[in-house]
Amino acid sequence: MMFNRETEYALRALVHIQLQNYDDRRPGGKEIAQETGAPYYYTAKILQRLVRQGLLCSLKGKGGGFYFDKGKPDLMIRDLILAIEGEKKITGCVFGLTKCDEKHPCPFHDQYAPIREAMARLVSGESIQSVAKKYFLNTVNGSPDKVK
Amino acid sequence: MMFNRETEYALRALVHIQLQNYDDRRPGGKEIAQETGAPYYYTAKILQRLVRQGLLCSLKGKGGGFYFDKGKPDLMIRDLILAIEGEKKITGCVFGLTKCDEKHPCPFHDQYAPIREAMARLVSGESIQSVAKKYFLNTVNGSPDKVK
DNA sequence: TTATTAAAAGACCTTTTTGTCTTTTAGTGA
DNA sequence: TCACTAAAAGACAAAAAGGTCTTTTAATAA
Repeated sequence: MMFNRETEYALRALVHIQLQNYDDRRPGGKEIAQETGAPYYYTAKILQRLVRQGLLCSLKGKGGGFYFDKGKPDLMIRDLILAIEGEKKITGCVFGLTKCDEKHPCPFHDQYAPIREAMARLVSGESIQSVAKKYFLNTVNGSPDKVK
Repeated sequence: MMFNRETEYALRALVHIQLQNYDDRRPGGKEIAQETGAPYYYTAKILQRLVRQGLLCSLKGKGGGFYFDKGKPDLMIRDLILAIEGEKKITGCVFGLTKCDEKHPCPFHDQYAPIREAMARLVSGESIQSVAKKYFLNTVNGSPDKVK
Protein backbone atom coordinates (compact mmCIF):
# COMPACT_ATOMS: atom_id res chain seq x y z
CA MET A 1 0.00 0.00 0.00
CA MET A 2 3.05 2.22 0.09
CA PHE A 3 3.11 1.85 -3.70
CA ASN A 4 0.20 1.24 -6.02
CA ARG A 5 -0.71 -2.21 -7.29
CA GLU A 6 1.06 -1.79 -10.59
CA THR A 7 4.36 -1.08 -8.84
CA GLU A 8 3.88 -4.03 -6.51
CA TYR A 9 3.15 -6.38 -9.40
CA ALA A 10 6.14 -5.03 -11.30
CA LEU A 11 8.49 -5.45 -8.34
CA ARG A 12 7.42 -9.03 -7.77
CA ALA A 13 7.51 -9.88 -11.47
CA LEU A 14 10.95 -8.38 -12.04
CA VAL A 15 12.46 -10.10 -9.03
CA HIS A 16 11.07 -13.40 -10.32
CA ILE A 17 12.45 -12.73 -13.79
CA GLN A 18 15.90 -11.93 -12.42
CA LEU A 19 15.88 -15.01 -10.22
CA GLN A 20 15.04 -17.17 -13.23
CA ASN A 21 17.61 -15.37 -15.37
CA TYR A 22 20.32 -16.28 -12.86
CA ASP A 23 19.35 -19.85 -13.70
CA ASP A 24 19.55 -19.14 -17.44
CA ARG A 25 15.82 -19.22 -18.01
CA ARG A 26 13.44 -16.63 -19.42
CA PRO A 27 10.06 -16.89 -17.72
CA GLY A 28 6.94 -16.12 -19.74
CA GLY A 29 4.03 -13.97 -18.68
CA LYS A 30 1.95 -16.93 -17.62
CA GLU A 31 4.56 -18.33 -15.25
CA ILE A 32 5.35 -14.90 -13.84
CA ALA A 33 1.72 -14.11 -13.11
CA GLN A 34 1.26 -17.45 -11.41
CA GLU A 35 4.37 -17.18 -9.27
CA THR A 36 3.69 -13.60 -8.20
CA GLY A 37 -0.02 -14.02 -7.59
CA ALA A 38 -0.96 -11.32 -10.06
CA PRO A 39 -3.50 -11.34 -12.91
CA TYR A 40 -1.92 -12.66 -16.11
CA TYR A 41 -3.16 -10.14 -18.66
CA TYR A 42 -2.39 -7.23 -16.39
CA THR A 43 1.09 -8.52 -15.65
CA ALA A 44 1.72 -8.88 -19.36
CA LYS A 45 0.60 -5.32 -20.00
CA ILE A 46 2.82 -3.94 -17.25
CA LEU A 47 5.89 -5.85 -18.44
CA GLN A 48 5.29 -4.80 -22.04
CA ARG A 49 5.32 -1.18 -20.95
CA LEU A 50 8.64 -1.74 -19.17
CA VAL A 51 10.07 -3.35 -22.29
CA ARG A 52 8.98 -0.36 -24.39
CA GLN A 53 10.65 1.92 -21.85
CA GLY A 54 13.84 -0.06 -22.20
CA LEU A 55 14.00 -1.27 -18.61
CA LEU A 56 13.50 -4.90 -19.57
CA CYS A 57 13.96 -7.19 -22.59
CA SER A 58 11.75 -9.84 -24.12
CA LEU A 59 11.85 -12.49 -26.76
CA LYS A 60 8.88 -13.76 -28.76
CA GLY A 61 8.08 -17.29 -29.80
CA LYS A 62 9.04 -20.67 -28.48
CA GLY A 63 11.42 -20.49 -25.56
CA GLY A 64 10.73 -16.78 -25.37
CA GLY A 65 9.96 -14.71 -22.32
CA PHE A 66 11.29 -11.80 -20.30
CA TYR A 67 14.88 -11.16 -19.29
CA PHE A 68 17.34 -8.49 -18.28
CA ASP A 69 20.08 -7.35 -20.62
CA LYS A 70 23.27 -8.47 -18.94
CA GLY A 71 25.17 -5.69 -20.65
CA LYS A 72 23.10 -3.03 -18.92
CA PRO A 73 23.62 -1.78 -15.38
CA ASP A 74 21.29 -3.04 -12.67
CA LEU A 75 17.76 -1.65 -12.64
CA MET A 76 17.51 0.58 -9.59
CA ILE A 77 14.24 0.44 -7.68
CA ARG A 78 14.15 4.21 -7.92
CA ASP A 79 14.11 4.12 -11.72
CA LEU A 80 11.29 1.61 -11.68
CA ILE A 81 9.18 3.80 -9.41
CA LEU A 82 9.94 6.86 -11.53
CA ALA A 83 8.83 4.96 -14.65
CA ILE A 84 5.55 3.79 -13.10
CA GLU A 85 4.49 6.36 -10.54
CA GLY A 86 6.54 9.43 -11.22
CA GLU A 87 8.88 11.52 -9.10
CA LYS A 88 6.35 12.95 -6.65
CA LYS A 89 5.88 9.53 -5.10
CA ILE A 90 9.40 9.79 -3.72
CA THR A 91 9.89 13.51 -3.22
CA GLY A 92 6.33 14.73 -2.60
CA CYS A 93 5.15 16.56 0.53
CA VAL A 94 2.79 14.66 2.87
CA PHE A 95 0.69 17.76 3.27
CA GLY A 96 0.42 18.25 -0.47
CA LEU A 97 2.35 21.50 -0.70
CA THR A 98 3.95 21.99 -4.10
CA LYS A 99 6.80 23.78 -2.39
CA CYS A 100 7.78 22.31 0.93
CA ASP A 101 11.34 22.72 2.19
CA GLU A 102 13.40 24.10 5.06
CA LYS A 103 12.40 27.64 4.13
CA HIS A 104 8.71 26.87 3.62
CA PRO A 105 8.02 23.78 5.70
CA CYS A 106 4.65 22.10 5.98
CA PRO A 107 3.68 21.21 9.55
CA PHE A 108 4.97 17.68 9.05
CA HIS A 109 8.22 18.64 7.42
CA ASP A 110 10.67 18.26 10.29
CA GLN A 111 9.41 14.83 11.17
CA TYR A 112 8.69 13.54 7.70
CA ALA A 113 11.87 14.74 5.99
CA PRO A 114 14.10 12.03 7.54
CA ILE A 115 11.54 9.35 6.64
CA ARG A 116 11.39 10.54 3.06
CA GLU A 117 15.19 10.58 2.93
CA ALA A 118 15.43 7.06 4.30
CA MET A 119 12.98 5.92 1.65
CA ALA A 120 14.94 7.73 -1.05
CA ARG A 121 18.12 6.04 0.15
CA LEU A 122 16.41 2.67 0.04
CA VAL A 123 15.15 2.97 -3.52
CA SER A 124 18.36 4.60 -4.77
CA GLY A 125 20.58 2.05 -3.11
CA GLU A 126 18.82 -1.13 -4.12
CA SER A 127 18.19 -2.69 -7.48
CA ILE A 128 16.02 -5.54 -8.71
CA GLN A 129 19.25 -7.53 -8.87
CA SER A 130 20.45 -6.80 -5.34
CA VAL A 131 16.98 -7.48 -3.99
CA ALA A 132 16.63 -10.72 -5.96
CA LYS A 133 19.89 -11.99 -4.50
CA LYS A 134 18.63 -11.33 -0.99
CA TYR A 135 15.35 -13.07 -1.73
CA PHE A 136 17.23 -16.03 -3.13
CA LEU A 137 19.37 -16.45 -0.04
CA ASN A 138 16.30 -16.04 2.10
CA THR A 139 14.19 -18.67 0.41
CA VAL A 140 17.03 -21.14 0.03
CA ASN A 141 18.28 -21.38 3.57
CA GLY A 142 15.29 -20.09 5.42
CA SER A 143 11.57 -19.86 5.12
CA PRO A 144 10.17 -21.63 2.06
CA ASP A 145 8.11 -18.58 1.26
CA LYS A 146 5.82 -18.09 -1.71
CA VAL A 147 4.40 -14.80 -2.81
CA LYS A 148 0.90 -13.91 -1.69
CA MET B 1 1.79 11.61 -2.89
CA MET B 2 2.54 9.59 0.21
CA PHE B 3 -1.20 9.78 0.91
CA ASN B 4 -4.03 10.08 -1.57
CA ARG B 5 -5.63 13.41 -2.45
CA GLU B 6 -8.54 12.96 -0.10
CA THR B 7 -6.22 12.54 2.88
CA GLU B 8 -4.15 15.55 1.84
CA TYR B 9 -7.24 17.73 1.50
CA ALA B 10 -8.53 16.47 4.85
CA LEU B 11 -5.24 17.17 6.61
CA ARG B 12 -5.04 20.70 5.27
CA ALA B 13 -8.71 21.39 5.96
CA LEU B 14 -8.60 20.09 9.51
CA VAL B 15 -5.46 22.04 10.38
CA HIS B 16 -7.13 25.18 9.07
CA ILE B 17 -10.28 24.45 11.06
CA GLN B 18 -8.30 23.92 14.25
CA LEU B 19 -6.30 27.09 13.68
CA GLN B 20 -9.52 29.06 13.28
CA ASN B 21 -11.09 27.33 16.26
CA TYR B 22 -8.21 28.52 18.45
CA ASP B 23 -9.36 31.96 17.45
CA ASP B 24 -12.97 31.12 18.34
CA ARG B 25 -14.18 30.96 14.76
CA ARG B 26 -15.84 28.19 12.78
CA PRO B 27 -14.75 28.30 9.15
CA GLY B 28 -17.24 27.27 6.47
CA GLY B 29 -16.58 24.97 3.56
CA LYS B 30 -16.03 27.84 1.16
CA GLU B 31 -13.33 29.50 3.25
CA ILE B 32 -11.64 26.17 3.96
CA ALA B 33 -11.51 25.20 0.32
CA GLN B 34 -10.07 28.57 -0.61
CA GLU B 35 -7.41 28.59 2.09
CA THR B 36 -6.33 25.02 1.44
CA GLY B 37 -6.37 25.22 -2.34
CA ALA B 38 -8.84 22.37 -2.69
CA PRO B 39 -12.07 22.13 -4.70
CA TYR B 40 -15.02 23.40 -2.66
CA TYR B 41 -17.60 20.68 -3.31
CA TYR B 42 -15.09 17.91 -2.79
CA THR B 43 -13.83 19.47 0.44
CA ALA B 44 -17.39 19.73 1.70
CA LYS B 45 -18.04 16.08 0.90
CA ILE B 46 -14.89 14.95 2.68
CA LEU B 47 -15.63 16.99 5.79
CA GLN B 48 -19.22 15.76 5.88
CA ARG B 49 -17.97 12.20 5.94
CA LEU B 50 -15.67 13.02 8.85
CA VAL B 51 -18.58 14.60 10.72
CA ARG B 52 -20.69 11.47 10.16
CA GLN B 53 -17.79 9.40 11.47
CA GLY B 54 -17.68 11.54 14.57
CA LEU B 55 -14.19 12.91 14.03
CA LEU B 56 -15.40 16.47 13.51
CA CYS B 57 -18.41 18.66 14.36
CA SER B 58 -20.42 21.09 12.30
CA LEU B 59 -23.15 23.65 12.71
CA LYS B 60 -25.67 24.67 10.05
CA GLY B 61 -27.00 28.13 9.29
CA LYS B 62 -25.66 31.61 9.82
CA GLY B 63 -22.38 31.65 11.65
CA GLY B 64 -22.16 27.92 11.14
CA GLY B 65 -19.18 25.93 9.98
CA PHE B 66 -16.84 23.19 11.09
CA TYR B 67 -15.20 22.79 14.48
CA PHE B 68 -13.65 20.33 16.88
CA ASP B 69 -15.43 19.26 20.03
CA LYS B 70 -13.28 20.64 22.84
CA GLY B 71 -14.50 17.91 25.14
CA LYS B 72 -13.03 15.20 22.96
CA PRO B 73 -9.40 14.13 22.91
CA ASP B 74 -7.20 15.37 20.08
CA LEU B 75 -7.69 13.77 16.68
CA MET B 76 -4.63 11.65 16.04
CA ILE B 77 -3.30 11.66 12.47
CA ARG B 78 -3.35 7.89 12.63
CA ASP B 79 -7.10 7.81 13.24
CA LEU B 80 -7.68 10.15 10.33
CA ILE B 81 -5.69 7.92 7.99
CA LEU B 82 -7.46 4.83 9.25
CA ALA B 83 -10.81 6.53 8.60
CA ILE B 84 -9.92 7.57 5.06
CA GLU B 85 -7.43 5.04 3.69
CA GLY B 86 -7.59 2.08 6.03
CA GLU B 87 -4.98 0.21 8.01
CA LYS B 88 -2.93 -1.26 5.16
CA LYS B 89 -1.66 2.20 4.27
CA ILE B 90 0.30 2.21 7.50
CA THR B 91 1.11 -1.45 8.07
CA GLY B 92 1.20 -2.85 4.53
CA CYS B 93 4.19 -4.56 2.90
CA VAL B 94 6.00 -2.69 0.08
CA PHE B 95 6.23 -5.89 -1.92
CA GLY B 96 2.53 -6.58 -1.51
CA LEU B 97 2.82 -9.73 0.56
CA THR B 98 -0.21 -10.29 2.76
CA LYS B 99 2.04 -11.86 5.35
CA CYS B 100 5.39 -10.14 5.67
CA ASP B 101 7.25 -10.29 8.97
CA GLU B 102 10.50 -11.40 10.56
CA LYS B 103 9.62 -15.04 9.89
CA HIS B 104 8.44 -14.50 6.32
CA PRO B 105 10.20 -11.35 5.16
CA CYS B 106 9.82 -9.86 1.72
CA PRO B 107 13.13 -8.83 0.11
CA PHE B 108 12.62 -5.27 1.30
CA HIS B 109 11.62 -6.14 4.81
CA ASP B 110 14.83 -5.48 6.73
CA GLN B 111 15.27 -2.07 5.20
CA TYR B 112 11.66 -0.99 5.02
CA ALA B 113 10.58 -2.10 8.50
CA PRO B 114 12.31 0.80 10.29
CA ILE B 115 10.85 3.28 7.80
CA ARG B 116 7.35 1.92 8.33
CA GLU B 117 7.88 2.09 12.08
CA ALA B 118 9.05 5.69 11.92
CA MET B 119 5.97 6.55 9.90
CA ALA B 120 3.75 4.73 12.39
CA ARG B 121 5.37 6.65 15.23
CA LEU B 122 4.79 9.91 13.40
CA VAL B 123 1.09 9.39 12.78
CA SER B 124 0.50 7.89 16.23
CA GLY B 125 2.35 10.64 18.01
CA GLU B 126 0.92 13.66 16.26
CA SER B 127 -2.60 15.04 16.16
CA ILE B 128 -4.32 17.70 14.09
CA GLN B 129 -4.02 19.87 17.18
CA SER B 130 -0.30 19.37 17.79
CA VAL B 131 0.39 19.89 14.12
CA ALA B 132 -1.76 23.02 13.96
CA LYS B 133 0.18 24.54 16.84
CA LYS B 134 3.44 23.96 15.03
CA TYR B 135 2.08 25.45 11.86
CA PHE B 136 0.86 28.46 13.79
CA LEU B 137 4.26 29.12 15.33
CA ASN B 138 5.86 28.62 11.97
CA THR B 139 3.71 31.05 10.03
CA VAL B 140 3.72 33.66 12.79
CA ASN B 141 7.42 34.09 13.34
CA GLY B 142 8.73 32.77 10.12
CA SER B 143 7.73 32.29 6.55
CA PRO B 144 4.38 33.83 5.64
CA ASP B 145 3.42 30.64 3.93
CA LYS B 146 0.14 29.88 2.24
CA VAL B 147 -1.02 26.48 1.18
CA LYS B 148 -0.44 25.45 -2.40
C1' DT C 1 7.28 -24.55 -44.81
C1' DT C 2 4.20 -25.26 -41.21
C1' DA C 3 2.65 -25.64 -36.58
C1' DT C 4 3.36 -23.84 -32.36
C1' DT C 5 4.60 -20.69 -29.00
C1' DA C 6 4.77 -16.37 -26.69
C1' DA C 7 5.10 -11.35 -26.72
C1' DA C 8 2.99 -6.83 -28.80
C1' DA C 9 -0.66 -3.96 -29.57
C1' DG C 10 -4.66 -2.15 -28.66
C1' DA C 11 -9.64 -2.31 -27.85
C1' DC C 12 -12.65 -2.76 -24.24
C1' DC C 13 -14.56 -3.05 -19.61
C1' DT C 14 -15.00 -2.39 -14.35
C1' DT C 15 -13.96 -0.15 -10.18
C1' DT C 16 -12.14 3.50 -7.57
C1' DT C 17 -10.95 8.11 -7.06
C1' DT C 18 -11.82 12.70 -7.73
C1' DG C 19 -14.87 16.22 -8.62
C1' DT C 20 -19.53 18.81 -9.51
C1' DC C 21 -24.15 20.07 -8.84
C1' DT C 22 -28.93 20.26 -7.07
C1' DT C 23 -32.13 19.80 -3.55
C1' DT C 24 -33.16 19.47 1.30
C1' DT C 25 -32.60 20.48 6.13
C1' DA C 26 -31.37 23.08 10.00
C1' DG C 27 -29.82 26.96 12.16
C1' DT C 28 -29.49 32.46 12.85
C1' DG C 29 -30.67 37.12 12.88
C1' DA C 30 -33.76 40.69 11.69
C1' DT D 1 -42.33 34.81 11.00
C1' DC D 2 -39.28 35.50 7.17
C1' DA D 3 -35.06 35.85 4.75
C1' DC D 4 -30.77 34.17 4.65
C1' DT D 5 -27.04 31.23 5.41
C1' DA D 6 -24.50 27.07 5.56
C1' DA D 7 -24.19 22.10 6.11
C1' DA D 8 -26.37 17.37 4.62
C1' DA D 9 -27.56 14.26 1.30
C1' DG D 10 -27.23 12.18 -2.67
C1' DA D 11 -27.27 12.04 -7.72
C1' DC D 12 -24.25 12.57 -11.44
C1' DA D 13 -19.93 12.74 -14.17
C1' DA D 14 -15.02 12.74 -15.49
C1' DA D 15 -10.61 10.70 -14.97
C1' DA D 16 -7.45 7.32 -13.40
C1' DA D 17 -6.41 2.71 -11.95
C1' DG D 18 -7.02 -1.95 -12.47
C1' DG D 19 -8.17 -5.76 -15.31
C1' DT D 20 -9.66 -8.71 -19.58
C1' DC D 21 -9.71 -10.19 -24.21
C1' DT D 22 -8.76 -10.55 -29.21
C1' DT D 23 -5.85 -10.01 -33.00
C1' DT D 24 -1.28 -9.47 -34.85
C1' DT D 25 3.62 -10.23 -35.06
C1' DA D 26 7.84 -12.59 -34.43
C1' DA D 27 10.50 -16.42 -33.10
C1' DT D 28 11.50 -21.49 -32.91
C1' DA D 29 11.39 -26.28 -33.70
C1' DA D 30 9.86 -29.99 -36.29
